[in-house]
Amino acid sequence: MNTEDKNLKQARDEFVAQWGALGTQWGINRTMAQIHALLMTAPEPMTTDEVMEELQISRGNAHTNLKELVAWGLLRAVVKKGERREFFEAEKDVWQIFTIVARERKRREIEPALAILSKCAEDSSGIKTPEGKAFHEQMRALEDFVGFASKMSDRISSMKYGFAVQMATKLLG
Amino acid sequence: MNTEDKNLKQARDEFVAQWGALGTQWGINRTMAQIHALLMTAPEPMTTDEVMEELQISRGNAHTNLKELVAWGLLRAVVKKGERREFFEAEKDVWQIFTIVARERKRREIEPALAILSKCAEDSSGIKTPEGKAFHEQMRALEDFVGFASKMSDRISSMKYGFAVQMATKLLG
DNA sequence: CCAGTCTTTCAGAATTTCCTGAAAGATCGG
DNA sequence: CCGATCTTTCAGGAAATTCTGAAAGACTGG
Repeated sequence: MNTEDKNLKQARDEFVAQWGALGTQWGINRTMAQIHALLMTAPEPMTTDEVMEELQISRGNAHTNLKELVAWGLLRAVVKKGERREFFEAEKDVWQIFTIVARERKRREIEPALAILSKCAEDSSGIKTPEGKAFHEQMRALEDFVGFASKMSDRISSMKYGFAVQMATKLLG
Repeated sequence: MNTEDKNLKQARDEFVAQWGALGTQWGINRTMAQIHALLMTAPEPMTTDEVMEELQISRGNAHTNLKELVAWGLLRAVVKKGERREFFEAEKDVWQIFTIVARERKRREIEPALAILSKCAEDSSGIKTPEGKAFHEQMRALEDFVGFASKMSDRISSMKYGFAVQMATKLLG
């Protein structure tokens, strides 16, 4: 292997390792983040066995996380003609990646919060004591805000990239 | 205790329990989220012992998470005159809470990602092979996007609430 | 069908994260 | 200073999460 290929391999390994470590901060497990990093920077789709080999992980682990990434929409399973096994390739478009992650986070973080807040606001709506009113008011304020954030998230996620950038640029200007 | 007080206690306990469970999804530990919920809905500042009692947790746990919340800026330690022990009160303004959480998440999630991407883009900038170029390009695209997101986050976090709502409303309209 | 290949599942092991309880440290009034 | 009260730290235990490896299941070409 020549020097350039070695440098590339080193840079890519670094990326995979660091991205994996970062995954933890994002509430994503290390392996899932590593596989995502690996495939985002793979010139060709890869098989389960190649992923196992590259990351030195078990078949079960590789399988579970590959499927999870497919469920998110960050990977696609592809079939090559004449091949029985599945290959996986990553979505590489940054705006696509962003919208997928945003939607998933909304589903896992915002929506459950909204459900709790709505229920608590509802449950406390009839209480007449000053403390009850304060509690209700706090729940309502949070509910409003989180509901608002939820709508914003939808709106932005469904924009075309160009439009979002244009809008954001105006904001940053 | 009368019916209304009971209902309030029940609603509040529900909120604390659910918010705590949700904390896990947010990458925050359960106790920290519970304490935050408890204090956000407390009519008066509370002491460590009251928090321990209410949530049935150990002193160490209560102490550590109270301090962590203070470090985030979600709680303030207050002193009552004639009292030696510390009381804690929560920031209750939703926009404040949002900006604090946004800043913290940026620090823990976005900035490390940006550092990795910059380094990997830099390390691969000189590689001349097609695969090296593709890798470099992918790193650069991610770096650009994450850098952009970082700026956006700053910009929004430093807005006045009214302005942010106005802007967002235009977007939602 | 059968043999070979690939995929899926899952019980238990390994690892990571979180919590407890107790002891040590700080602060204060007298 | 001293005793009382409150705060901080941290070693070890508990709980939650993640990973392994092996076995069972599914598919395919012959």
